[in-house]
Amino acid sequence: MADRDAHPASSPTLEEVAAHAGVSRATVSRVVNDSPKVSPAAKLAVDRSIDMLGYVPNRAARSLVTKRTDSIALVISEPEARLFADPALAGFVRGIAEVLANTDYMFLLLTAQPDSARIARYMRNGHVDGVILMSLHGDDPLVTMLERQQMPAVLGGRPMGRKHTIPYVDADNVGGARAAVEYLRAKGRTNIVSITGPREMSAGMDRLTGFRRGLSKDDARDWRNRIAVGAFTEESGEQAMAELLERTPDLDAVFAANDLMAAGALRVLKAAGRRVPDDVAVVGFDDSVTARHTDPQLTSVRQPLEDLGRHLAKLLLMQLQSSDVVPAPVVLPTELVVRQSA
Amino acid sequence: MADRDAHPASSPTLEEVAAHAGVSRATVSRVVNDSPKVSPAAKLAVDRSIDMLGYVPNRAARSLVTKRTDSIALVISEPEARLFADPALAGFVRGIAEVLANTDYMFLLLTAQPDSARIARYMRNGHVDGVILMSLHGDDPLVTMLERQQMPAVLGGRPMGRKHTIPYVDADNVGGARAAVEYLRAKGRTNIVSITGPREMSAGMDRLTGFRRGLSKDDARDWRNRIAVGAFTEESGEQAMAELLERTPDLDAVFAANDLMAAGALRVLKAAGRRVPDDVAVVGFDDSVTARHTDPQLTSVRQPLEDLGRHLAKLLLMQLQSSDVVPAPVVLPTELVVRQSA
DNA sequence: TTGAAAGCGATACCAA
DNA sequence: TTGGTATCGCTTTCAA
Repeated sequence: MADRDAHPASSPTLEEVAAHAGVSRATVSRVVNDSPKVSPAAKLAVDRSIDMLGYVPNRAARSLVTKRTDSIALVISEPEARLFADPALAGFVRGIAEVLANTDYMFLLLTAQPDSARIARYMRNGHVDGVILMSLHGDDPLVTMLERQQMPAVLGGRPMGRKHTIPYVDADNVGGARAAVEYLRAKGRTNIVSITGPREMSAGMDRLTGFRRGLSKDDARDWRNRIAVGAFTEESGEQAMAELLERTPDLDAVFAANDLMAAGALRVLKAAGRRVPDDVAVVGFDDSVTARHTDPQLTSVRQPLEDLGRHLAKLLLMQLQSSDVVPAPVVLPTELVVRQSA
Repeated sequence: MADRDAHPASSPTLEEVAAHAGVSRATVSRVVNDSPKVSPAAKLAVDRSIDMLGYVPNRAARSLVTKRTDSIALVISEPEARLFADPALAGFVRGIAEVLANTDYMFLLLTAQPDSARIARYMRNGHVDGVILMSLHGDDPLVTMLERQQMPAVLGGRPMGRKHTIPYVDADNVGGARAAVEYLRAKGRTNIVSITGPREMSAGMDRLTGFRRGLSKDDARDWRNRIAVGAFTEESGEQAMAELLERTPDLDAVFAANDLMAAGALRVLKAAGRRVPDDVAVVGFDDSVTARHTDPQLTSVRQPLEDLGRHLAKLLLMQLQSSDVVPAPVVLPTELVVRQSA
C-alpha cells in the first residue's frame, strides 16, 4: 500500500520468530508465556530471536484467544468538566497507577457521567478484565451491572443503597469526622456547625454521621439546625458558610466535609470579618494540598489517599488472580492534622 | 470450567447474530460498520437481532484484522508519585477527556518515567492508534521513537532539543511571562527577580526568556543574577525564594514560573517578614486553583488549560482521520489575571 | 519436549 | 446487494 518504503516498522509475528529460531510457533508461544515445558536450548534460541527481531506479542490476537485483555478500567463517575477538580481524586489515581505500573495491566481512564450506558456496554463485552469505580453518586446502576456480570471490580468509597458484593475501599469517614468535632469541643468550642457533602454520596453522609456523633447530646438532637448541605466544591462551601452565618451568627467552629468547601468557608468568614481561628475555628477533611495553601493553613482530617488507591488496585488484582476470591472491604484510619485554622 | 452456571454473560458473536437474523456474517458486519451496500430490509432484520441479543462487537477480533485499536494513549512523563501533583495537568486531561468522550476512542493513561522502554515497546507494537505526550523533560527519546514509527502523536508543550515533525500545543509562555514582568514594571517595581522552571523543560525556559525580555535593558544584561532555578514544585519555590532573598535582599517583585512555586515563595516571604504586595509583589503562572487559595490571592498568568487539552485531542484526531495530514503547532495566548499579590 | 492444526471473532475480497 | 472464504496473530489441545 505504502509506495515509498514498505512497512517501516511493522512488528514481526510469532511465526517469523519461529522461522528465525528454527522451531515451531507453539514453542515460541511457550517461551513467551514461560511455560516450563521447553528445553533450555530451545528457550535460548527463541529468546535470542525475540530480541534480535524486537518481537512483541500482538495483544489483540492474544486477547482473542485468551479472553483476557490485560487492562483494567478506572471509571470516574463525574462529567469530564469536573474531572480531577478535587485534588483528592488525583491522590487515589496516583496510588492506583503506582501499583499497576508494576504489573502488565494497562490503565484505561473512563468518565461515566453523561453516558453511563456507553461505559456499561463497553465493559459488558469484556473489553477490560476488571474495573475500579470511583466517585459514586447515589445508587449507581453501573454497580449492579458489574455485579451481575460477575466482573471483577472494586469501589472507591462505600456505595450507597443496598448491600453489594463488590468490595470497596474507604477511609474511616465517620471516625475522622467525629474526631474533628471532638477536637473542637476539647478546644472549648461550643457552637459547632458543619458544611456537609452531598446527600447522595456516602462520604458526605458518613462524615455527617461522624459530626453528629461528635456533638454533645443536646447539640446532636438539634443537628439539623447545625448543618448546611454542600456539594464538595469550593463555591458550594462559600454558599453554605454564608447560610450558616446567617442562621447561626454566634457559631464558633465549623467542620467542613472536605478541604475545598473549607477553603470556600474561610473566604466567606474573612469577608464577614470573623477571625480564624480566634472567632471561628475551621476544620476540613482530606488534608489535600489545598489545606496547605489556605490562609490560615487548614486543620484537616487526613485520609491516606495514595494508600487507599494502592489498596484499591491490590484488591482488584487479587480478584483477577483467582476469580473466586471476594475480598472484604478495606477501611483505613484517618488522622487529624492540626494546623492553624483550629 | 465453571461448575454452577455456565457463561452467565458471554456476549453473542457476529455469527449468532447472523443466524438469528437469517443472513450471512458478512451482512451483519456491513450493518455494524454501517456500510451503504445493505438493503433496508436486511439492515432492519440485523438491527433487531443485534439488540435482541445484545450484541457488541469484540474489539480484539476487530482489531486483529483492521490493525486499529480505537484507543489513544496519554503518556505522562512523570513518575507515578508526581502524577497530577500539578493542578495544571488535571486541566489538560479534562480538556482531552472532553473531546475524546464524543468519539469512540478509549483513553489509556500511561506513566512513562521509571521505565520509558516499556511504554515504547507497548506503543511500537501498535497497541494504540495515537499518542498524546505530556510533561516532557529534556529531549525525550520517546519523541524520536514516535517519529520514526510514524505514529500519530501530539505533544503537550513545545519539545526541547532539535526540531521535530510532531505537532505540539502550547501556551504563549514567552509572551505571558513578558507581560507579567512588564506589568510589574508598570506598577513601579524596579528590582524584579524570577523563580524559573527546570532547565530541561521548555515551559521553564520559555518563561525565563519572557522574563528577560520584559526587563529593562540594564537588568536584562544582568539576568543571571536575578533568577533562582526551581523545579515547578512548591518546595523548590520555597528554596529558590530563600536563595533570592539572601542574594538580593532589596528585591521588590518576583515572577514565579508557576503557581505552585509562587505559593512556596509567598510562604517564605511571609516568614521573612516581607509584606505582599506592599514590600514585594508576586506573580505566578498557570492561574490554577492554587492561585485562588493563597493569601493574598495570586496574580497569575492564565493559560487556557482545558482549551489546550481540547486542541491536543483535536490535533490528534485530525491525524487519525487522514494519516498524511501534519498539523501545525498551536500556540494559545495567555492573559494576566490580576489579584492581590501584585 | 515438540509440532501440526484447530479455533478465537471479526473484516474484506471475490464471485455470484 | 449478498454470501463464501481467506486471513489477522496467537493459544492450546492432541499426537508424536
